[in-house]
Amino acid sequence: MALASGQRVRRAAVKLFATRGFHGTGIRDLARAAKLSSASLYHYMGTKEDLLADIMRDCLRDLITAATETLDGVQDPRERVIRLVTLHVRTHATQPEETRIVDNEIHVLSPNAQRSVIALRDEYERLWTQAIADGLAQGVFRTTQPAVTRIALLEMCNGVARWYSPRGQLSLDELGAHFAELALRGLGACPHGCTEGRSGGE
Amino acid sequence: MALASGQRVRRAAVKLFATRGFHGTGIRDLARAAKLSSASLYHYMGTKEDLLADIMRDCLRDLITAATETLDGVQDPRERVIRLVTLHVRTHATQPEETRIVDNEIHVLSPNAQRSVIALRDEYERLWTQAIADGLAQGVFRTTQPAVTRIALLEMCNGVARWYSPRGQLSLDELGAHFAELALRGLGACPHGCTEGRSGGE
Amino acid sequence: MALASGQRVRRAAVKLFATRGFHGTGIRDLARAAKLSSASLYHYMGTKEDLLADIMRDCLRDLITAATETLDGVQDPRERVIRLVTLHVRTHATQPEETRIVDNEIHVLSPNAQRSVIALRDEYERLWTQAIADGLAQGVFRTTQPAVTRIALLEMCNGVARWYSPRGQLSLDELGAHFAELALRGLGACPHGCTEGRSGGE
Amino acid sequence: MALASGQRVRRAAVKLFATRGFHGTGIRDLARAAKLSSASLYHYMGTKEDLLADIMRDCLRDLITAATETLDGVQDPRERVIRLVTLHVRTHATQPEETRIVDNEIHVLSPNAQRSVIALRDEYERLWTQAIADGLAQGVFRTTQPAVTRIALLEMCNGVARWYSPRGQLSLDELGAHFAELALRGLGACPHGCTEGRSGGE
DNA sequence: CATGAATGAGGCTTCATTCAT
DNA sequence: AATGAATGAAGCCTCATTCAT
Repeated sequence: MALASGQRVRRAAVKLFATRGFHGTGIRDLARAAKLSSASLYHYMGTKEDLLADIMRDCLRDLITAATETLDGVQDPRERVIRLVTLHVRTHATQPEETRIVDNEIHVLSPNAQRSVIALRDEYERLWTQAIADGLAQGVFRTTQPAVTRIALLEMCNGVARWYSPRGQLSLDELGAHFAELALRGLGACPHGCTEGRSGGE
Repeated sequence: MALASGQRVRRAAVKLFATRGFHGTGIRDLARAAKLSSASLYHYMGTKEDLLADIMRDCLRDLITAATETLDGVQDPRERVIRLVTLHVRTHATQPEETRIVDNEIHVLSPNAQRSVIALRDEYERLWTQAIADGLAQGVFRTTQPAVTRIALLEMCNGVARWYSPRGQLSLDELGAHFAELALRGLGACPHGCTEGRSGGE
Repeated sequence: MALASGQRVRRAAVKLFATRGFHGTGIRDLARAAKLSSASLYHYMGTKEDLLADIMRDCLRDLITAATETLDGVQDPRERVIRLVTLHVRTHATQPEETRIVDNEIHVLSPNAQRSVIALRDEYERLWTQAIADGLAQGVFRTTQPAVTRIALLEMCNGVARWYSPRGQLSLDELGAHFAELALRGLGACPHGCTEGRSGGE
Repeated sequence: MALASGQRVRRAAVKLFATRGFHGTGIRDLARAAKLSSASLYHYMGTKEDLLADIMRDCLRDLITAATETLDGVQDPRERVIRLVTLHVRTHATQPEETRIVDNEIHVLSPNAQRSVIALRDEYERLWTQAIADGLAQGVFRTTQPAVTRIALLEMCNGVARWYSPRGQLSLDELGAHFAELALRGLGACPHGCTEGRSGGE
């Protein structure tokens, strides 16, 4: 069965918003890509901005759900950072369009929509903040600038959506592992259990 | 003395392109911000796209010039990375608008303009590539993914333009130092001179 | 029992055409007010214009019927004018929406529909013309401009639909009586039987 | 010299808004009538609604100015009513388009614009209210419903804009005189100086 | 009886740009 | 150096209507 029209609109929007930007994407471009008349678009969306905000919120909600699941029951802060980075990088590598939209187009939203998106983003980043804080409290991480480091690492990982290609030499697993290592290094955590002899290691 | 009109156009464009994006900035917005009529803008620019490309190229040329100067005569790869990161971060912190334009709006340029900008960007990044390659060759850096690491670090540093505020707690020097340390860690170079006994350290 | 859908469409159209005008009322507005989908509207009407014309014609036909009834057997021109004015005013006061539509939206009809509505309006106004002519012929009215006076009085009475509120101080009977008096005065007929002793009067 | 573009826009708007209504007039219709592209219209107006509101306000301001002038120094309430009616009728006869717009399209304005127009209309109608009140106080008029009568007379006079033709049999002076007489009759003022012997007549 | 899907045409407004002055 | 006037194209969105289900 052919893809439903509503799905086609969403796909087209994701692709175009990601490649040309929100303001660079016209309603006619969307219609053409979705194989609908521009009038018909409006059966499947509110305004163009609503469509954008929906894409962003869905993407962030999925990310939060996946992060919550992957962290479930994991105590060690290093492992939590590893899992967060791995998920984050994997998501940005496999869904570069959605994530680029979230990362680049927040500022075009009107205040209300922006608030709702930022709330989700903050909810997600709190998982990072908490893992880092725990690691510092446990002496597993060493950095004098946890906040700056967190945001630096996030930006680094976000960048994946801008350059990673599945046709490159790096597999998704290798990519995730490498970034996890970069993150741990940045946080001052020796990957080989540098806290042995302290509280018993992991 | 009042700022010359041409300067006002440039300043307005930098601010608006950075905050609203190229497609989100209208010629009327530019005119209003430059305190000119929209017709008068065209005494100081070619097309809107020309204005964008000029901003990008100037920014990149300045960066290349500054990088070349700061690297002049410096042999040690660690020091070169430190200086590159410091300059890069400082530039992104003090000129966040110009750098964000370079980082975000390349895709709106027409092929020709895009080529000229990308050529400059590549020229600049070669300085990073070379420093890292030298460090690896000298055994000063340890990473299995130099290319990925380079781009990851660049993205991390680019991010500074998106969040750094001079009104925050971090001074420009502290910011640069912290990022330099993150970079060295990411490249596997112990900050305290891990190659002591080799070539004498820094 | 719930109001039938067809009735709801008619009521919605009357209300919306009267308050927003024909061109100011969208098919979606009608659908929403009638609690139907816009497609379903078309089970109960022809085009939007047909709906408008039907409302107008029904309103005028009702008015003609009522006027004919109330004039039945009445000979005295003053009494006929009184009854016409009273009915006209009462109709405009109790059905301000329908009458405003008739008075304001004739010009949006296409030529054919317009003709049919104007024919009914003319048929109705002939009752006024005739009463006034008879009054003049009998010396009961005195005016040098019967045609102008007729139309002036009609406009005056039409206005009732624009301002009368049942929540005001004036009852419907008082309203009718006052306008009847205004009409008789305008026609030069003393309300208290000024022609007694002439041709017998009433 | 050809009519300036701005003037042409105004004229076109007056004609079209009056004959087709605001919602029945498209921006393209305006452009065609003004011999401009639809984009060029926007050099001479704000929004379409601004154009409408400007027309209304100008019309009402002119009317207020003229009414104030014509009443200047006139004490007798009958004479004031005569002058108000004459001016009102003459204005509606000679500028039927502007006045019809004022009378018919107020409801399409957004709340703010509507307020400003209604304020002017009220300012004008106060002149009527005052004249009638003075006449009642002086015993020159006799009516139990001054407010209703005022609005009835106004509606009657407004109607002139809907039907009067300069090509008809009635001159402007005759028209004004006839309506003035209708108004005085409606207010219960004998035209021949019914208050002789009271305060010395007019 | 009712509607979701669909659309060509058009709604109002702004776009970037040019040119005569 | 500066701008008012002008515009074709395009911006986002809604219009009234049809039709298969």
